[in-house]
Amino acid sequence: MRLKDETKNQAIFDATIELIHEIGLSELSMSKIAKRAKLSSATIYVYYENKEDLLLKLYLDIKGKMGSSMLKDVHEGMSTKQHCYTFMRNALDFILHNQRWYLVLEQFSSSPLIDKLCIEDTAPLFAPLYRFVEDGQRSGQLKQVEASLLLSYCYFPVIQLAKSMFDHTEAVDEEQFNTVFALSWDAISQKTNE
Amino acid sequence: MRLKDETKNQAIFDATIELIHEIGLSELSMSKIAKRAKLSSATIYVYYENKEDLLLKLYLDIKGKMGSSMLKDVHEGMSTKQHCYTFMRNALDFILHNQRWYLVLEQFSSSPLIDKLCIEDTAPLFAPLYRFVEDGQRSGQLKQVEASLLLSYCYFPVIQLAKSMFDHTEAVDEEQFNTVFALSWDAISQKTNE
Amino acid sequence: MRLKDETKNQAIFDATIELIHEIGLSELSMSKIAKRAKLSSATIYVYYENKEDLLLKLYLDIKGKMGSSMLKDVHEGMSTKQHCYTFMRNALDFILHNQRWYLVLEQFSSSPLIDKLCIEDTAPLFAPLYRFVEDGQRSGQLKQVEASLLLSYCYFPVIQLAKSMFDHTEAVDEEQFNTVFALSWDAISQKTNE
Amino acid sequence: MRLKDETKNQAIFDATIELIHEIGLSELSMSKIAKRAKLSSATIYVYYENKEDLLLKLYLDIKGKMGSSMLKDVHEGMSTKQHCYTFMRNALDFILHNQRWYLVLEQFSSSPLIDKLCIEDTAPLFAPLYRFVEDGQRSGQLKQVEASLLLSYCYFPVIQLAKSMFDHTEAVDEEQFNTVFALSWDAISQKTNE
DNA sequence: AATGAATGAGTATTCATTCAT
DNA sequence: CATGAATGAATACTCATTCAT
Repeated sequence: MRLKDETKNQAIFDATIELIHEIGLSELSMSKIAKRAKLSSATIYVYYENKEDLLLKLYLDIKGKMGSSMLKDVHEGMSTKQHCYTFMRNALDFILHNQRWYLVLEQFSSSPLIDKLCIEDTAPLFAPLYRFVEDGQRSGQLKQVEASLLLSYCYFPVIQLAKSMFDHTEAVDEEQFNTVFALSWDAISQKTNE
Repeated sequence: MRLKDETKNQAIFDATIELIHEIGLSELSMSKIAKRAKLSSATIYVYYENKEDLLLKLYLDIKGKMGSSMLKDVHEGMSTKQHCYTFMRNALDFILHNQRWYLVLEQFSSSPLIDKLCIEDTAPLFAPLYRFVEDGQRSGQLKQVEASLLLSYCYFPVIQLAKSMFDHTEAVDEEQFNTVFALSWDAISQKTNE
Repeated sequence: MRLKDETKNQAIFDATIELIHEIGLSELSMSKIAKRAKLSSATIYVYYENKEDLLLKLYLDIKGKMGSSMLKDVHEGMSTKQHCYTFMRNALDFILHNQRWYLVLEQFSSSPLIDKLCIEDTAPLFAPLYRFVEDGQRSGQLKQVEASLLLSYCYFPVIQLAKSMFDHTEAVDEEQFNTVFALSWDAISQKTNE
Repeated sequence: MRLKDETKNQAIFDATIELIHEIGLSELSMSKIAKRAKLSSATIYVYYENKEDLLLKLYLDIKGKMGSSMLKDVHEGMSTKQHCYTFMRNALDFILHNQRWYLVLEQFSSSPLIDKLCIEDTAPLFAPLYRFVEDGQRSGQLKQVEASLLLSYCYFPVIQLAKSMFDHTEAVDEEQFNTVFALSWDAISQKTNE
């Protein structure tokens, strides 16, 4: 019987995310999670095999949510430029609206833990990104450079922008985003008419 | 009375870096450091007040080394483009030749620990980068966009490149770097003659 | 879920008392208590928040037991002299029959620990003693001297007596006690008919 | 060479007494003593074999000082009553003027440590007290009760008085002392003319 | 399913003491 | 003589996990 109590499960996730955000992965403990989630720590073991299992599933869950957020409003007929714009815009929205989730991902990403968890590749989630690059290259709109490199010109500046917005708690600044998009597009697009 | 032994101090640093790299900040412990450095854990406390103190000093040390590496071969008379090229090249060299150090920094950066350590701003180390951006903007060569945003178009792709090189353990690929530099320059430079 | 086990709790108390008696408060440690009580030291933390909490509760428990022992066989209609006799007798009995407890209290009393534990005043326990003094003074049977001073003439000689009995392990010597009572009474009572 | 540096020796004693007073025997450590005395902890081992040795010598030193303080102004020809008065007065003075010393003694006295130190009996120091009791009993002025018991009627009330004076930091209250002496004398003296 | 109790192994840190200069 | 360095053993306490109900 796998349904158990979904609210408890959610409480565990929420507590874990909050705590990773507040005290970091290194200070995280099962008992702290239990206390925050108002459960006995034994209860966590009803839902997860052990701490690793919990962290792994949490990571995959958030990563999955981010992956599907990235695909929002992406339609078949879109131009490469529209595609790129949408992906970057989706990324910004996701990070800004799920600040905690994003920062948790960051902690995972830089930790050897992520290797230890021998994660089934999460790459498929982001396959559409790679497909958009390939299409753009085929049509001559994007430079002939390794996809992950091209994507880094779109992804990291968006993160940089998002982080500066964390601090200033301003509303999403449309103009700033458009600037970033313009720069990224300058970086990755083939200048045809020269 | 015995003198403080610089080789012991170095052994502590080395052991700590190795371990952060292998098991991560979250699994790091004073006793593991001691064992790796072939010392009694009590000895670490001769050199550092406590774990926080050790980590802080390690972080500042590495950050400082990175900061000064970035300034290598930077001369007054350089053009903005040369400046940019040199910084990016220095960053790539530093990361490739000090892989471990860089990855340790990354773990620190994404951890709440870094806030807790209430580090005296390390920004000064990277002030020259900001100055180069300002100069470039004043001379009309760089786009009028927030400096940290412009820099993100230079820094992160280099990291991305370096990481792909970690895996393939190829020699530094001059051509790949030049490609990255070209893209970054497309992103940040003002296209004047259009 | 298992229920908290009162025998374990008792084992912790007993072990602690034995150890304070044998090695003293200053050499007492949680691991020694655990070993003596045949528990894991972690288990102690199921029952007590920390060492201070354990010691505080132990102190209050013993002090409480002593307080109520002092009130044994005290009735409303008793004369001041009978009152005094009973209190002194109760004190002697308590100390002799609970040698260890008493000696533990003594160690606490002389330690700065007792101040640190910021104990809610245990004075109420001994309020009846002070009331008996006031009554005796009102009726002119006791000298008009500060209560705590008068009581010291009853309390400490009893302790002295008890301690001499510890060593000689004789049975309670009725005659010796009567002598002590007589001296105490001589000290505190108003000599009316002179 | 035993002279070494007497000021260092004194610094160790002073630091130890202060610390026992402030944090108690249980929290006392060689390194704390060293830090307080502004010495290296290794230096303490030049003057004392180990911690036990230091504590033992400290205890004997203070006890000796108290012993000789008790004998001040005691002359051969004094009456038993004068003798008693002087002893009690000396005790009060000593405790009030050497509050810290006295409280340190108290911590030692109630600790099993004192037994462990297998102290050469300090009783000789207080032999004069016992001689005065014997003389008084021989002359019929003191009750025929065990000396240590009689003495407890003189000693403890004085302590009680001294402690109440600690708190109120009043000057030595002559009148209060006379009251205490009167009570003690009532307790121990033979009422001859009844 | 849920949980408080229980614990062996671990945590950071301090200890008393000795070493080497 | 004096001392900072060095350390094995101890300190109080927390951990991830399992047990018993």
